[in-house]
Amino acid sequence: MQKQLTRRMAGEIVISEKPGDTLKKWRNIFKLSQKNLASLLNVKPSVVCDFEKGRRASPGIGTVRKFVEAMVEYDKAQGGKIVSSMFAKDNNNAVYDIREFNTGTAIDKLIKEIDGEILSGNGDILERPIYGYTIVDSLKAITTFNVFGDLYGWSNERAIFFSGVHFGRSPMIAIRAHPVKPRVVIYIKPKAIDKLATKLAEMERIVLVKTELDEDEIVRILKKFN
Amino acid sequence: MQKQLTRRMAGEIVISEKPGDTLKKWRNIFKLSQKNLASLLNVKPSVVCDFEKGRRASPGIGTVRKFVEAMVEYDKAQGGKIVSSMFAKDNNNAVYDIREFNTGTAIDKLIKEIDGEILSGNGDILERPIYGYTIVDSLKAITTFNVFGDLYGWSNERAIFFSGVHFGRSPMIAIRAHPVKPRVVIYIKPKAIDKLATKLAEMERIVLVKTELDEDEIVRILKKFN
DNA sequence: ATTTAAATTAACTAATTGACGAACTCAATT
DNA sequence: AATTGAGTTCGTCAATTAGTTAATTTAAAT
Repeated sequence: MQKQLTRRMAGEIVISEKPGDTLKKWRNIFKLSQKNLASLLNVKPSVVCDFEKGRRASPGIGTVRKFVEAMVEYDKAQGGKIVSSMFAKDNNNAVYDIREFNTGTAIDKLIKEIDGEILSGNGDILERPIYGYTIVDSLKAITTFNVFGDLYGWSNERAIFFSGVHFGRSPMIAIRAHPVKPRVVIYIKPKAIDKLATKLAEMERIVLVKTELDEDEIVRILKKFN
Repeated sequence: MQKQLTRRMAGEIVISEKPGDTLKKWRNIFKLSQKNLASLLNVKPSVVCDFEKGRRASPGIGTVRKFVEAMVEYDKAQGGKIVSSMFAKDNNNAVYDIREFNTGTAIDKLIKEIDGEILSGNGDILERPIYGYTIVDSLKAITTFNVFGDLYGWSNERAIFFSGVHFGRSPMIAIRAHPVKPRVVIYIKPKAIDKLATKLAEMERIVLVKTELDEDEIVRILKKFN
């Protein structure tokens, strides 16, 4: 995870129009002064400045490496806040905020606080307490529903293969949600088949299949079709 | 997309234990001889060799940039095969293969070909033709269903906020699919509310709410709760 | 309006790079 | 056995970098 970030930083710096500016950008991200950074590197601040100002047209990769690694290590020593926040945005992407309350809060109270409008639900349900909340970016969380936009080629009379299936529930749910349906759904080496999957398949009148062949084999076999 | 790759390459080279080896690795990926690469760069082959062999401990980033960009541009001139193959695995991630048949193929024939076992569906449905197939990695395609595993903190008596909502259909479908239900679902600035969303909310007896506040404001407000 | 910290610039030196070309190794062809 | 092609090694040298110190400018805070 650290190496990943250092690579990214280094790559950005090297390819940047103005490597110095990019270096500076990162230094700022790590909330270091030139002096701080310089002392981490055992050099004088003017050195840092020279690089940032591009007085050296083509600094050596050793220099870049030192700079970048120093910043990341420094952060690590401070608890790794920056590095992990960097990754919170890359990996965990979909979750914007997640928190627990220590005591229950009535739903309607919360709704009022955030100036919410109720579209569905009423009566004493609204007085029930909740104990936390999560904010996710559904575009990203459900982003892969967009994949389903790309899932259907020219014809939607088609088969869809799913690899990496755990219970087979999610893929069928997704299909159920999507307005366009395939004719066949094939699970590649599913770990299990939840009965909800077959139930949904029946409901949607979709042929549900599993195979123990792997992707490569299937591709090879299907090459024969025309 | 090209810049992304050059950055990645550069980053890898800079951070590598043996930048020369990494450089060589990439040259091989692009199927270039030292001579070829050298001529792209208007230098003599020995120069390339010196770098690959690590004769210079810390070559300048200008050199690295030139090398990397030359390779990528060369590939681009050849049709960009390497670059795009590089991305097929990184971006498009979820889609393993997608293809159209030119003529319809009966479902059962295809099933037999791939040694599939039918879990649901029978009769003449199986004789219907299909015209193509798509293979997706559902773990990644539906990866964000996994987010729903992380969505519920210690208590599932909670509110879930969704930002970036288009029609509000997908989030509710996902919730419907998940065995654990929140009490409240709040859409942040939804573009629209599909009636399927409210219908599902009713079915699940979930309070569905929308708000026009944005995430930051909500976070700020909810900080007050304890 | 002063003071202070941070950043920039300049002048200088030792070490290193970027490039060349010639000689060399090592497999494959022919 | 001779030839080709790809890659390696190395001496050489002008150009550039990595670093220092010291002076100067800019930006924030008192």
